[in-house]
Amino acid sequence: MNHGIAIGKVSQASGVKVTTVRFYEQIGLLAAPPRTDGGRRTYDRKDIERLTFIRHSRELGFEIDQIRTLLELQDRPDQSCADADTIAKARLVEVKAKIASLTALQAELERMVDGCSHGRVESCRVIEILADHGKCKHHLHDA
Amino acid sequence: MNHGIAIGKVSQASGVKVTTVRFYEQIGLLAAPPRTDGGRRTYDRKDIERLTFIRHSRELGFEIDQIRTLLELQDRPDQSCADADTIAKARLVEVKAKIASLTALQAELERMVDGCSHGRVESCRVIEILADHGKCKHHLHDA
DNA sequence: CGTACATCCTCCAGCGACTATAGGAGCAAG
DNA sequence: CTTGCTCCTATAGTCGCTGGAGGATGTACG
Repeated sequence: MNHGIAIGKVSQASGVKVTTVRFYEQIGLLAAPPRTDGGRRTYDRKDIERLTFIRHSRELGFEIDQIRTLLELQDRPDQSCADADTIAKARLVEVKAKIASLTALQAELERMVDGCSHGRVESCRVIEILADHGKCKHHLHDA
Repeated sequence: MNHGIAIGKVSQASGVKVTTVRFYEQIGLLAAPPRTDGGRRTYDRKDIERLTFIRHSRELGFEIDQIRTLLELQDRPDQSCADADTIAKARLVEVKAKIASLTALQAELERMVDGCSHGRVESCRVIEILADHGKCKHHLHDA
């Protein structure tokens, strides 16, 4: 009887795919767990928590390196959380910028689509705007 | 006297990096231009236009394969622009979804940052929310 | 106990859209 | 003629996974 949790179970419980769990181990985001005699990885509840933390952080758009820092912070509860705050704030700034950029994008796409008279390419507003950036109202950054 | 435009010039004129211009040639997005005796690529005004079209399309978030289609359409002005319209509309739907997702994200990040009392990690709202997805108000999809 | 089947293992290649590096060769100005 | 910029090819790396091949292990059932 083995008390360890199999990789498939932690995957299900955490919402991180099996292959991705192994990938995280490979890049050192998750410690290599003990193995069964047959060589299978055996996890515990802590690992599920850690993976859930990672998945949620990824959903919030944090990069792996940032998550590495956040995980280190989580491991030292007595430390100041200034770093976590800084990382989250930086991400918030990014997200706001992205929303602004995408909103400009949306406006331009709508202009393109609305302007299209569904005729020939010759007079297509979509192609026209793509060809001539000068027809853009907004200056777009990376979207 | 050589009438061709050097890669550096088309790069500047179109806003596409030199390495990226060569990359586009490699993947067949841009035709291989004639060369000088010394083996250097020589472009013309049409190429600058094409690259500008590509860059603008990329800024609008279109994928390379979609741009391939859009470029083909541009080359045949007598055709219907229904395809261009479809591609642009699909992109618009994507952009709208992304904005919605990022807005939810923004709300959650703000909740994290606002809740942080700048004390120890132990009681840090940022770490707390990352660890426990149940504390999220919104269900986030890929952001 | 045998066997079928699910799950797991490692290794390696690929995705998209570039970007960067090494190690040269071309070319124009001073 | 030499300096220094631009250009060339070829290859490997980026990020965060994802997929497949080909085999081993674990388990449930008869």
